[in-house]
Amino acid sequence: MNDRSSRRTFKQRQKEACLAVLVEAAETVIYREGYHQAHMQQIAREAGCAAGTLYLYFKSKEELYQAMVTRHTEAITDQLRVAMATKRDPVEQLKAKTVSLLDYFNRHRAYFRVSFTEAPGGRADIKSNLRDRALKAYLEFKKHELATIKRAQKQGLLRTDLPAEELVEFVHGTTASTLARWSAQTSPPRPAAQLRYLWGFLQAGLGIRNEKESGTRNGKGNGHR
Amino acid sequence: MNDRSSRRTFKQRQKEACLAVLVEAAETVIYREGYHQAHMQQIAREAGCAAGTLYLYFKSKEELYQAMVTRHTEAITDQLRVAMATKRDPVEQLKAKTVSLLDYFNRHRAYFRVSFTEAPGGRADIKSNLRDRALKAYLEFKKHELATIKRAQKQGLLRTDLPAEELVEFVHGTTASTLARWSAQTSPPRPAAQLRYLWGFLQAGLGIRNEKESGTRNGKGNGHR
Amino acid sequence: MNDRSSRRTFKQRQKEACLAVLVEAAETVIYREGYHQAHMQQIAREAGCAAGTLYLYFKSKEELYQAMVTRHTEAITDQLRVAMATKRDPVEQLKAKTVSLLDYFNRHRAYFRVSFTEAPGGRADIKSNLRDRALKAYLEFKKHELATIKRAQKQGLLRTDLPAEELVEFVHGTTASTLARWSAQTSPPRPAAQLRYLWGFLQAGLGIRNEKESGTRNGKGNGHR
Amino acid sequence: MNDRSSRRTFKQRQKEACLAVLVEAAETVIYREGYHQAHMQQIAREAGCAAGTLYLYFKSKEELYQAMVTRHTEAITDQLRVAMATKRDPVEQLKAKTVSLLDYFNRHRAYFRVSFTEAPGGRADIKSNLRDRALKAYLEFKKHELATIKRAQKQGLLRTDLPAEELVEFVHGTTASTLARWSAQTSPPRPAAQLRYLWGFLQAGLGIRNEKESGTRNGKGNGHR
DNA sequence: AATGAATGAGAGTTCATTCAT
DNA sequence: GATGAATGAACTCTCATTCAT
Repeated sequence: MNDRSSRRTFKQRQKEACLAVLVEAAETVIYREGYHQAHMQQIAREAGCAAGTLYLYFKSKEELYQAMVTRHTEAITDQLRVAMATKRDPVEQLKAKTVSLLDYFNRHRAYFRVSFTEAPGGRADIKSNLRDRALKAYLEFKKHELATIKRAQKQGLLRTDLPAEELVEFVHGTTASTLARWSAQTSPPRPAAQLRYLWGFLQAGLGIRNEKESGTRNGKGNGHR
Repeated sequence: MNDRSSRRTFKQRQKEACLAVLVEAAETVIYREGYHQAHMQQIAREAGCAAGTLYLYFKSKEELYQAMVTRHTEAITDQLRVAMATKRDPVEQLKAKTVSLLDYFNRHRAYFRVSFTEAPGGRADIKSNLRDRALKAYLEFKKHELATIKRAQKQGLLRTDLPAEELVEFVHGTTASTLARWSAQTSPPRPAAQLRYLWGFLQAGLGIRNEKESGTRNGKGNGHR
Repeated sequence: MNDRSSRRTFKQRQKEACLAVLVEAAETVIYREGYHQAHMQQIAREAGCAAGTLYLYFKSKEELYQAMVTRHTEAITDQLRVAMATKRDPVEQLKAKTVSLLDYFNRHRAYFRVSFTEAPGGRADIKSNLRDRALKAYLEFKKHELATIKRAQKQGLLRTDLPAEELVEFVHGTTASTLARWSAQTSPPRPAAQLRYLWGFLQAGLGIRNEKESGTRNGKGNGHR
Repeated sequence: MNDRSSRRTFKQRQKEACLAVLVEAAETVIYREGYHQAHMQQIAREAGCAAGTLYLYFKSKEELYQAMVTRHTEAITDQLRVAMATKRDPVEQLKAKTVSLLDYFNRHRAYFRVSFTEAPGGRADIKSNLRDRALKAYLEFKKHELATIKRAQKQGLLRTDLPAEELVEFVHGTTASTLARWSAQTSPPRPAAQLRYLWGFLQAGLGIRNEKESGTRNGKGNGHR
């Protein structure tokens, strides 16, 4: 039994490694060509295998695309959760999340651009493009963020004239649209400017009061004058 | 001569009517199926004509799509310009523009959804999807809006810590992303809620000072606590 | 009756004029574009009428093409017959025919090129491309030429080791191939050289003896040295 | 290594066999229907494969056609060169070439008919229809033939009143036109008659002096000096 | 008679998917 | 398990022909 289970584990790992290679190849090609212009032959060539091999691991092109989305969604939510865990103050958690997301964004612009513009089904919002595990991961993270926002509202750190649910939507919508814009530009703002920009608007939209303690605040009084 | 010119006008109108019918048919089908799944045959059937007829009016599928984009872009900018002209105060102009845009949006959700997600070239931002007349109309309107924002800044009605150019980008980005989100939802907010929502965030992001009547102002004694 | 018949004659002439215009337009376009790339719309535009009008005069594109072939075939055979009638000696008749044909060729290269390379049915030899009146005109002329050759043979002016029928075929084949070649060249030989060249080979192939009497002979003794 | 190279050879051969099958199928259908009426579907059916398969081997219909032309051009020039190499006397070489060409012609009438009448580009002369390898093979062979003719002229076996270049053109033009004519006839002359006929005229045109056995000379001495 | 917008069958070509090896 | 040649349905676009005006 020990023998069997360790062998299975090895095979599992092997399979996972294969999946990762194929998904990365797909991402590379789709980033370069766009979803519809990315052909299975090209993806296979990029991955160093035959076209038929792709179908041993994925039922269809669409499923290969979903695997790519799932992989990123899980990676993102994992990373953001970790980032939020480094802070106690809910507003700082939200900011840390934003920092971390921008970090991910800058390392994976390929993905953002494609997911915002070339989704095979053709949906514009985040949620509609997610399936199964990706959707689950996304919704769980959103719940987590909602709780954080509610906590912040209770502590009087955020505007309360809108329900927390709507604020979460605002954060995601604004963030998504901003990243979509940047992902499509040939030269988006540099990371430092990105944070100032995005967090500035989130701050404003969420009605975040003066962060007296913040070291990244860019002026006394508040952001807008 | 009178005779000739009136006859030409009739023909022109007839042709324009045809174009409108075909573009509307294209919009209907593309909305239902997405750009890549919308076939010329289906569009023709929807329009009540043969597939070949489409090619009497448009050189290619892409051009048919661009005609649809141009038509809407010009209609939108015309309508927004009119709406802005009804007010004198720059902030009120911006608000009137938002109201008018939401009005257009609710009457043409098809277009927004498609243009945000299915553009044949696959670009995420507004500008990259526009060609020729559409691009010209869009840029001219943006210039107009930029002037309005600069005027508002001079009058101390908006934040001045960011250049007007960036504020315009913010307004367009936030608006686009919000509309993109709503256009993809099966049941987006009702018009009344839409305005409160979108204008609320624009107001916050632009750092608009107390409007006399506003209950959502973020200054002291303000909406969020 | 006088009244009626004169009116009919006028109408007939009108119709013939129309046919001529349309055939000429077809020739122009087909020469420029080739048969398959010449579209009925273009031909109509060239003729200054609508596409539908072509079908009032010709049942199909193929028939329009045949009309063009017929027109030229009749014009050529008429002209050649006249040219031959100016001489009494059979060899001189054959030479006069060649001169006249080259004259026609140089005034209508369009037609030769097309008829040799773009015939809709795709036949290489002269006869296969002719229908009805054109075929009749061609065969009649050939019969006339055959008689001339036979006469020349009887007078001992031509080789007699091959039957006259084969010599006619040789003359037509060599002439056709030569004109086909020249019609396809951007710069074929000048008329003077053409005659020397083509007649030179016909002379040789037909086994024409020294033309002591010929006034067009270009050297004493004979053509080749 | 032995293993590898033999396997590659096998694959190469397999591919070449496929190409040959497809080209032959194309030839069959094009011969039957003509180039423009020969559809890729029919060619595929003739070859016993799917339409898409053709595109694994040829980029387009035009390229498939060119492959057919190249294949024949190379086969012809190879065969003719071999035939010429069997003789030492230049005139006999030219005659052997003609014999060999007629042999090829009778085994591949399909090709001649099509190439003379249905070339996609629509040119009448040989050269204009050749691309790349085919053109190269043709030009090289022509150079070879030119040398042969020059040699014959030096030995006083051919007329010298025309430059060798023009004589080559005459040979090719006359041969091409003759084969074009025969290829289009339902019952062309039998091989024996073909040679007598074609060589007879070439002989005359080239001013070939009495061959000892020749019965086709038409006069004592001869026509040209 | 003349028009020319409309037709629609059918062309060449593509590419996700399959399956014999 | 891996292959990649083969598939064939489905695409966009063309153009000779028709027919209501």
